[in-house]
Amino acid sequence: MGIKNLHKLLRKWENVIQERNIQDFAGKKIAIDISILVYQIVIAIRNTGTDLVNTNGDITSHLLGIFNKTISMLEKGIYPVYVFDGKPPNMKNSILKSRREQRKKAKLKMKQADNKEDKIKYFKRSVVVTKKQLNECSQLIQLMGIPVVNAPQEADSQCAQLAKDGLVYGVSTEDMDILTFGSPRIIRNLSSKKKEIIQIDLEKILKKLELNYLQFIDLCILLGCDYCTTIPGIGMKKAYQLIKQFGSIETFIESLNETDIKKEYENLNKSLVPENYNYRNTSNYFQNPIVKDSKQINLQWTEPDYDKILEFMVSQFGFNKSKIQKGIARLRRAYNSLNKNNKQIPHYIC
DNA sequence: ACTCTGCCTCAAGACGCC
DNA sequence: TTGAGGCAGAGT
DNA sequence: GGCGTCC
Repeated sequence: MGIKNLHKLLRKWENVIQERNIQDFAGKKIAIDISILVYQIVIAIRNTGTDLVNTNGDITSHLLGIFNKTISMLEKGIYPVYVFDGKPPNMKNSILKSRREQRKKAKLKMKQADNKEDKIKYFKRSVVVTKKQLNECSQLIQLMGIPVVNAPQEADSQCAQLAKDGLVYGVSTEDMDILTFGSPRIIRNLSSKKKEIIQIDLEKILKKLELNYLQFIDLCILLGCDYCTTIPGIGMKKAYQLIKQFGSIETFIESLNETDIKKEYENLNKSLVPENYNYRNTSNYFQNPIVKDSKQINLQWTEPDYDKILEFMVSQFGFNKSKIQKGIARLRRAYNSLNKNNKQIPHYIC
């Protein structure tokens, strides 16, 4: 997922990838693609080989994770906005299909596995986050007073739009294609304890690599993204080299008809452009994904409904009452201190 | 030598008790 | 599921 | 600090 090797490529330039502290994001609004987050949480909990379940046998790992994570972000002064996926675009069909097949395979392997490690491995690999689980997360998040945005299509592109329009400061995701969608800023490893928090600004990329935004999109397409096949023989180095030399994929492909260029690249790689290489559609999609208009979005952080959270987590999902109460106490404190700071700092700072 | 590719591995969340 | 990192192999 | 538990 994301853009293949983009991170690796960017490491070659100084100061494009910036290291950050968590305090740098205090008071900032950050968009978060929730499905990735939920996947991470559920998979992490599968370490032990089982999901957390309530007495009905329903999985509850996702709720615990979102609950804790949201509290810890508020404690750090961050205003999260959770963005949910809608219908996947047609362009993603082929990749989704292959993922389904992989999961199927993993499930089969899990059943066949005769040792514990293998069982856990394939158990993790066969994770599916259901619509129902995501709805439950949405309910909990709203009870916690955190705004939710339901994207018409991909959460990714919606997050990027929020950032582009200044409704949030940046997007917290591991998925580099947020930048290809035009988000001015990506934040990786936010809320990771082991890995350094990293911020990458689109502006910096364009400046250092000396590309315009459309050329950057073309570079990402050449590197490899979710929506388009790649040209065999073209990796990190050549992708950048070609965009610098020809300015665009379009011009590069056209130039292949000119005999001298053809010769030059034939001995570099005999591979030619694949059939149905839909780089044009892909570029268009990165430029104009289907997203909700920011004018229709009003992000508000309100006081959590503490009683309903307790009822939701404990009565409905069987969580330990005193633990949830402890969490709620933290939540209350975090909300109050955010609110206090808010009166001193103008709220429009994102 | 350079670069791309494929295949392998690993870790992933948060809390608390010892 | 994802990424990252390492390493071997192949093509140029 | 590492490891088991969380449901």
